[in-house]
Amino acid sequence: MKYQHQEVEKRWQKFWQERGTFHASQESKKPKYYVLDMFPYPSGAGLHVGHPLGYIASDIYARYKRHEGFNVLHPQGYDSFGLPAEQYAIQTGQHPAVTTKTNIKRYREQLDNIGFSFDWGREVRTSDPLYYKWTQWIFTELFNSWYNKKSDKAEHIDTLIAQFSAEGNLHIEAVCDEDGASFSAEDWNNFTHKQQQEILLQYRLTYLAETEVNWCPALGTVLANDEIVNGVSERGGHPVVRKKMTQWSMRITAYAQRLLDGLNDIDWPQPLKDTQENWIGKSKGATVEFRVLPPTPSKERGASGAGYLTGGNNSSMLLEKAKEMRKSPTPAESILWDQLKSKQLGVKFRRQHLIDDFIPDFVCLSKKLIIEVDGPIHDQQIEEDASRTEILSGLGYKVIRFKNEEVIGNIDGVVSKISQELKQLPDSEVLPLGEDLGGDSIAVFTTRPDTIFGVTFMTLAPEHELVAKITTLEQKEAVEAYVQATAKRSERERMADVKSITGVFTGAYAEHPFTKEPVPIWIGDYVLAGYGTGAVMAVPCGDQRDYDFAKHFDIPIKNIFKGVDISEEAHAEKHNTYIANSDFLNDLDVKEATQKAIDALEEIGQGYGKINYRLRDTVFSRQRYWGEPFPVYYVDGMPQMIEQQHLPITLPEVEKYLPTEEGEPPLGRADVWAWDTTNNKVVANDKIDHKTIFPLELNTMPGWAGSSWYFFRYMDAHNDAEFASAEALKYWENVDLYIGGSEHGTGHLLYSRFWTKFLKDRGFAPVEEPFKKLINQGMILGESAYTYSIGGFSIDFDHDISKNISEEERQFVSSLKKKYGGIIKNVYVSKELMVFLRKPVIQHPKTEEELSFNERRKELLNTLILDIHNEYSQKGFKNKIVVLAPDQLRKIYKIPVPIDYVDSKNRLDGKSFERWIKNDIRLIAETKEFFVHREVEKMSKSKYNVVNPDDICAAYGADTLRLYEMFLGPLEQAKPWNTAGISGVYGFIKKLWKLYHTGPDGSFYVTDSPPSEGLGEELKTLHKTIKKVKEDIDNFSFNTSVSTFMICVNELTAQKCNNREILEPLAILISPYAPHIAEELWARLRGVDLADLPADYQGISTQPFPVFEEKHLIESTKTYPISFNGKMKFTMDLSLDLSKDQIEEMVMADEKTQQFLNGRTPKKVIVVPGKIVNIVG
RNA sequence: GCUCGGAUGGUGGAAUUGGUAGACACGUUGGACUUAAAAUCCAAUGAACAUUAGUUCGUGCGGGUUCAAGUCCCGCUCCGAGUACCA
Repeated sequence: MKYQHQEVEKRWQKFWQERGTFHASQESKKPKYYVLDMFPYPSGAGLHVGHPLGYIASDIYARYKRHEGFNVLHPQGYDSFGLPAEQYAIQTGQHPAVTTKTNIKRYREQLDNIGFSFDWGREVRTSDPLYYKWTQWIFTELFNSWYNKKSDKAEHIDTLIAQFSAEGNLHIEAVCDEDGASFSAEDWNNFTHKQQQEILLQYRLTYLAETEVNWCPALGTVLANDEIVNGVSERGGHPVVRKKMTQWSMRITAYAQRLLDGLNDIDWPQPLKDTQENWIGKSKGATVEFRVLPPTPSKERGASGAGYLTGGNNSSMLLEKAKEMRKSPTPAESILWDQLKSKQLGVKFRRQHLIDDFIPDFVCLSKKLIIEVDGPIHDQQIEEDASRTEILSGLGYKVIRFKNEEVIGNIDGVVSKISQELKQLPDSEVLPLGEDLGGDSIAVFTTRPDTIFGVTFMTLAPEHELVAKITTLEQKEAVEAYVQATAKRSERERMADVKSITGVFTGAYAEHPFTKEPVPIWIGDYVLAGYGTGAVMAVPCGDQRDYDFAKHFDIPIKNIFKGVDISEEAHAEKHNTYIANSDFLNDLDVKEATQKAIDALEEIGQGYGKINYRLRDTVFSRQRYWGEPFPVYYVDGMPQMIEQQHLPITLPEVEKYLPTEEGEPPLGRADVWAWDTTNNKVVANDKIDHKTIFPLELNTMPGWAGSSWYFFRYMDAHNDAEFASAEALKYWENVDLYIGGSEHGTGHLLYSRFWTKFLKDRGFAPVEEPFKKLINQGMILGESAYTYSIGGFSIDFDHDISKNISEEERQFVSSLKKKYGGIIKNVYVSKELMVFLRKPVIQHPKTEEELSFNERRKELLNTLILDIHNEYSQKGFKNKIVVLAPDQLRKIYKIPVPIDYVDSKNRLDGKSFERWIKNDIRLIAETKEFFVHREVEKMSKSKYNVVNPDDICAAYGADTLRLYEMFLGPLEQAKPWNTAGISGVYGFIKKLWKLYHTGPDGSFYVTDSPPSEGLGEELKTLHKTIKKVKEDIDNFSFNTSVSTFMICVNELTAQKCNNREILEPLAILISPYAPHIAEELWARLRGVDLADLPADYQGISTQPFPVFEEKHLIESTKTYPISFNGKMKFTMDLSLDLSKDQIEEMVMADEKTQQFLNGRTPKKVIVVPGKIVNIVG
């Protein structure tokens, strides 16, 4: 009886599902084990064989663990919010939920075909409101939390508010936005509610902030850093630009250190840990503050003659004076300052602020307005005042003057005059000059504070906020041009062009914190605005980029390393390096110098040790329809959370899934999308009154929101009161084994860890890490086939003779044109021809070889058009026709060919291909066979290289598919799918079946007689298989256990084994890999009625795993390899009881040994009992 | 550039602590059965020389340690993955 895999597999798939065979229960007395596959997004393309490798591996492991007596949780579900469904909705108008549902249905069918032991009772979908209710719930909890650095965990925002109202924010250590103006408890309590909310927003773990985001115009949405690959979007490869937008962000940076530390406690592949470590990017160093020096007065403007207090060239004296003046204002100045300060007139005023070499009383930089209050002294110096006004006007400032009496007597009049003036003045777009000269300092982050004496310049990122302030008039134009040029460059261009060195001098100088020497400040785009402080102290002798920059712009390079040559390149090496030329750091090594430099910086208050992370807060808003809506409405511009008992907030209906004309996200099209705070429900937009009914958030959450916590939901998938019950969370803890691709290293796998830590901090989950052990499965790749198109060609007469041809001939050519459609759309050439055509014509052929190459090339090209010519000449016409042949067409296109039309020898089935492509094409090959080019790459619909698992299951069965995918090679390795090799595994399944069907006509046959003890061959085979298979599964070396099964079945077949005692354990051994056939064999072993399975039938999955018994493998002899000088020559069977000396004696006594020695005496004989004998001659 | 991983027959891949390199398959060749094909079974299969024994060379390249190296050490080449002006 032949094995009928279709019948058998169908029977057991149905049985497992109907009986709910794989339900895991919290009440089980067994130890728990949680096996999980990475959340799939079921796309329309369905499942292909490139995909289920990880599922198969985890299913084998889950089944194995059940045999081992564990209570195994092995659930499955879907990340069902996905971009493809939304894109399909945009094209067709079909609701993404409908598309998703269809896709999932198909996906589920495919999964069922492969016979997975998933616990479908726990299935979840992220797009199900009952699921995303809890995603929204977690979001609101994040909003209601802040990160307390003192307790090093997230806490409820109420604990922060309590501290604010008790003692202000002076003693708070929190991870927050760095805008910490200090306030006291009293201040806090006096703040308006809105002000308080604004401050709290800077502390919340999810917050609304205007951030520079990666905007992808083609997708119409923002992207997180990990969704961008090489400067273009991961999906679709569209360009990405930087754009400022108000977005929800996740304060993942609060967890940077814990995310790093946690890596030590989890069993993940090292490369993946490395990826996360790199992404978090911790670096230790120091923040150093450089004070910006005021500019030296410019001579051309003759400043010395006109100022009040120019005092020679000493600007710092001016500064001192300005400070002094601020401290002791005149009464009039005080009165006016009271009216101007704190943006009371809508703009910011500064007092006694340095402009060029002057200290005007009040300045508004954004409007370029100067207000002077003149005391009695001004009556005597009208001329000087006029000259001063003139110079200031030259700088673009409008100067208005008031007398002391005016201010004191009629302050209201003065103020209204100023505000009128302000209204008329345009907003200044010119770079304000010299703002805050006294107070400005530039903070830099450095990992090498020990090299501080090597600083010869500083570089700011072009986007640095101080650039505009410090640039001098002379450099203004150059700097502005540079800033604009860099802003225009896309991220991609900037990345592509890392070699060219660009930058501009700002004209400003900073003061070295120790030497007090001036350090020129440059801007350059090699400094990134997003990392550290966006500014660096440049140490050209120690950093190659600084070195190159200095060389390029002729900036001096100071060597501060002892005995190191820096004439060619910078010395970045830390090892064995000693500092020189550096005052108090001289002769110290890097480590000592670093510490000492930090100490010194702290002492003078210009720096401190600091740890910096590369990790950024992640943007959490997407301008899409198909995602979780935020449970957020806006009151007075401030976000408010909808109370948790009213969740979920479900997606509204829209007529189109595109952004609105105004550029709002698709939810902007919804008519019913406002929050009624009285009735706590979503109501129509036209009811919005901003009193009780408010607008709802229009963005939706990103794809990773739902997938960051789904592993908890499986533990208690149907709980409507909590995301999962405390008991379930406590029982299942975390995922014991997680199998998935490595491409999620900086996305899903990081966010999941972040959310888990957060949930733990707040007491919602008991574990710190979501996935204890993780394995990356490699992908099974497709072998695409390509042909080359060299475009089309057209037919016409040669121009010169076209007038003198007969009507008959003309008609024939036009009939040719008609026949070929005038133009043959595409000519496809075979692989070897392509290789040949790609080579260029040799311009001046000299050798015979080169001549024949050109000839042959020409000939080949001619064959492309020969049949047209033939047809033409057969008619007997003598004229030439011109075929615009591919010779003129330089472009070559690579065209994917469906792999179904290509055979194993890479030959194309031309007829099927032509039929499929539909266009008028022509295939041209050198020989009769048309060869295609093969490439190994990811399976994808567009490359027509998808192999469908359903087809494999239909042809060979699911068991064969499972075994074969495992047999292909190590789990972690990517490998191409090659259907040819499947026959070996298929043959194995058939042999396995035969082993149990040795009765007449291949009927089922086993004997209950015990296996022959004396020989013990069968038991030996069985037990060595048990041992090896168990080891292999424990090491996730599934490929080798498949070969072990093959060896086992081959041996047992040779032994003509049909003992129940052997065949029963064998079925259990194989059942994780090939569950259908194993279950069938098991049922037959038990004599079960297959047509009507008894209600109490205990499937094979309930059976304990066979126990390995050493006694069956004990050998009395060993086949020793006898080697001479390390090379094995022959073998000898010797008893294992022999001692070292006895073995040596017996080996030396052997005839063969003497034959090899050929009379010589060996120098030495190495004997390792049980292993090897080596004779050294 | 940096970090990590890898390189073994015609192919996918085995090889435990350094101890018989190439398990198990695919493919190929030859054979059996068959009218034929499919299916199945048997044999050979790292390379070269010799075809009886056997000899020599063989795990990317060059060195080294060792009685013994695919495995350990040093230097290099190539391939793959991640990351990229991270101060």
